[in-house]
Amino acid sequence: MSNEPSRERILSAAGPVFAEKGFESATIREICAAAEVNVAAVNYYFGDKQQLYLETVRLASEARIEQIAPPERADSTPAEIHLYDHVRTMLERMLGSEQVPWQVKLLMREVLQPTEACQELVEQHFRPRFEYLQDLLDNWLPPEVPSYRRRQIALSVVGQCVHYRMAGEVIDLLTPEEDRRQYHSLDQLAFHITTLTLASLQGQPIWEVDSLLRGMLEDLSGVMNSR
Amino acid sequence: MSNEPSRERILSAAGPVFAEKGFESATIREICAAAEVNVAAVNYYFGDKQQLYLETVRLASEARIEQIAPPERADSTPAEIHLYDHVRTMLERMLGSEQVPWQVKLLMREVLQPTEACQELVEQHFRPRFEYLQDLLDNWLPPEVPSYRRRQIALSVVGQCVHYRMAGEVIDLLTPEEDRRQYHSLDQLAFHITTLTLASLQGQPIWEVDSLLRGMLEDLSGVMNSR
DNA sequence: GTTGGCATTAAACAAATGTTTGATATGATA
DNA sequence: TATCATATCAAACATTTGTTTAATGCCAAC
Repeated sequence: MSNEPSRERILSAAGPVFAEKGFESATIREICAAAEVNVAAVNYYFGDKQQLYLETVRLASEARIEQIAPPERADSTPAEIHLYDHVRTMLERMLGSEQVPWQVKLLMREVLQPTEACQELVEQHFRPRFEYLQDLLDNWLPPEVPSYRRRQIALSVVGQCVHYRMAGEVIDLLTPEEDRRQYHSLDQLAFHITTLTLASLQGQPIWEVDSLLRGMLEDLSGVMNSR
Repeated sequence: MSNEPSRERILSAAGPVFAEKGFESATIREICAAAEVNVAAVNYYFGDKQQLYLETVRLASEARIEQIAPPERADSTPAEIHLYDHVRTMLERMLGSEQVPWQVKLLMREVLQPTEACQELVEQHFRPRFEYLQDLLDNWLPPEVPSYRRRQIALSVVGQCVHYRMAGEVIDLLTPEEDRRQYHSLDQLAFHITTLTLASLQGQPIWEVDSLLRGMLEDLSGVMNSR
């Protein structure tokens, strides 16, 4: 760590601090202390605090996407599984790992209260994945369904996922400890959101879609276990 | 306004400032300038900055709930309409009015990054409404559906609603200007979320639930217009 | 060995912050 | 009128903030 060049050390240290406290409340002195560099180093390498922040946000999204990739699938894999994969990957990027990674906290801040860094974020990362999700949904939507409706359904899927991150602490307060441990694993949450979506598209009540999707997942032997 | 007593003037001024900048970045001097009182007034009436913040959050939730109440309905009103009402009220509280009211911004901050004020918020406001929503869903859920599932479905409904507030600015970037004006009214969003939920519960594809719910809403003559 | 450019440092700077102080004004009560 | 608690005020206080400065260390090139 401490043999990295100063510039990189600053970036590594800035991420968690900005994520935890936000742009305003994070202090250059705290960042520099964590990076074990002089307070003047930030201005020397990045010009000012804001430039450092922009650079940090850019790195955050790329890092998180590289950390967690969707599983590879054979071409014959049913669309239901692809939807499940997409939902699960989204959830894993936001909820994965024991404590919330700083990258996610930083991105959530940008979503809630965008700064200059947000537009780049949307075009480079959010929009491509959002359009992929809409294409996925076409597997169940008849062609006469208008495109705005297609987008709304995709937003519903994303919204359900994001909710567990954005409102995570409130959800925890609303959910009994016991249920949280048992039913809030990544797989379980992805399963619920996928079945609810499929049910609304296929015309089967959600509790009947359960066995259908569960069967498909079990056919992909070891997929559920290997996680 | 300016003939209100100082304490109230401070509270009125503090709300928007805390909402816009957050606890840390909001300054006592800015609040006092807006309230047209001396900087020492905050410490005189509230002790310190944090006490003022707590008091502000308490008032915010109550104010917003009083501002927007769900419509009164006859006992004979079908459950579908009650679900629609609930979803629409939730959306209106979060999205209603031209620009986002400061109360909502403040509450969203608490949800995302809870402070001391959050627990009170959950118990007094979120939990009761969340349990009402779960009871509503029982109208379509067979008794053998376990309670954790019932809660997950309720979370899905809430998540879809909250998404339009939390990620509002990103959604705007992802939605063509034209579609936003045409399809992102409160009624349209509530309609979409309600139909998607009903579809997943009733075993009809979402685009077929459309006419069913639309018919019910039109039967309540003038309900759609009077908004 | 000397030069010259880059990296790092401690110290200082000006501005802004939450809070405190002590004086002054106000208005009811006796 | 005199008294007293409350309310308001300008000023000052001690910290903390982002940023700048000027000196020093380093190390390869000549």
